[in-house]
Amino acid sequence: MSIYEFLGTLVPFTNKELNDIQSHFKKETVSKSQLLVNQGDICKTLYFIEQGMGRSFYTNENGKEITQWFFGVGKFMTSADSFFQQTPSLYNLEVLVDSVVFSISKKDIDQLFAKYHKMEKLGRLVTTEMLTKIVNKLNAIQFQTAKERYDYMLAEFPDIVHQVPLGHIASYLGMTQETLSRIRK
Amino acid sequence: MSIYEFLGTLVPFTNKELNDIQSHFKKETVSKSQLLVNQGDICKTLYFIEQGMGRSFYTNENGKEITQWFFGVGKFMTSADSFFQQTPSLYNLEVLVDSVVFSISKKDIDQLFAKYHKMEKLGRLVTTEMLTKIVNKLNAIQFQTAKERYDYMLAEFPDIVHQVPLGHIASYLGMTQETLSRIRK
DNA sequence: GATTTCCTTTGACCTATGTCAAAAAAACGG
DNA sequence: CCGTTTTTTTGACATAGGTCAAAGGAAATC
Repeated sequence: MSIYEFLGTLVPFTNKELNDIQSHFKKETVSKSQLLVNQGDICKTLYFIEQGMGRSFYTNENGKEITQWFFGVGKFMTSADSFFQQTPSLYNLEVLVDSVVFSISKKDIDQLFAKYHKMEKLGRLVTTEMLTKIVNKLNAIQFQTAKERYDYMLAEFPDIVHQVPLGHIASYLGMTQETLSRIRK
Repeated sequence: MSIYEFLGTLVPFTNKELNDIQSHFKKETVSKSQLLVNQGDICKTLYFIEQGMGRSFYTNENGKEITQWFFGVGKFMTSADSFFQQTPSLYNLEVLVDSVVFSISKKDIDQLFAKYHKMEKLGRLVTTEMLTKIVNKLNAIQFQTAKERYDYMLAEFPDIVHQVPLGHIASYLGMTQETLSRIRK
């Protein structure tokens, strides 16, 4: 799904508006394992995934990588609070397979928010959707057994779950790789 | 903090705009233990807490109440996805002490979003802030010990933590009341 | 296609936290 | 105040899931 198509599905932009908005996004090809943002840096770019997938993760005190979120096709990928508040990111952003993304700077998207009321609305809707999804994950993590959490994962990220290393999924679900391996049997 | 003051802190509304916006909010006094929304109902109203505090919670299969969030002074209280998507709420909204709130209907706030670009922006900013806070909770729940989770609670809700029953906090933090009681010693 | 590196599974054992039950303390209502 | 209800603490025991270690598989690299 291209950014052009995506924008139109949420808010009824005119073609002229769409063309203007789209012109601020830059198409980029990024290869597997590339980091788009490093933990500690201020996230200056928002990415829209046209093809591929990514994750956000951080490295904890014991040097273990903890996956925080997965980003699939047709989603915006960023370290949300770092990007919107311009504070150091708690997470790395990593591309998990060779991908095609559209990128836009904080400055440009703020200009678009200011220029188009509809764009501001789109921002609000996208943020609301993200909020809902995080609440879902929270409920899964907080009150469900390891088995149920894996079921949540299958429902939320059906296309991603079989394409990434087990360890990434395990840490995303707040359990060890060994436990997840046992559950899957 | 009144809704009037609050609105001005995030976005530079003119006095005329503020008066118009404020006129759509209705001041209400609600008493302790009152439910503003029932699990399963569609949440039609957004509340701003001027005085007091509340929580969202649900009753699980075993009849146990699980607190999902606390709402303090100067915050919007609602079942976010129920309100914004007009779907049945997973949660009850309960006022924990006698409180003063400002309420606004979905219809009215949507009109304000449509009428004022700045209001739409405010909606986006408030949603983004909520998103950030939920991510913080998620990190606490997912990867911290019971002790650390209580520390997170003290940091995030310093004014609430000593005013509500232990059981509410325990379920919010994803642990049992007994565990929390032992931690506090 | 052999070698190295990465990923997944398995086993044995351990620990933080849950469960159940009951006592103690605090808050509430008449 | 006194009795009732609600909330908190404490104890004994159970268990889901963690930790550590090692062996298989798979897949990338030369």
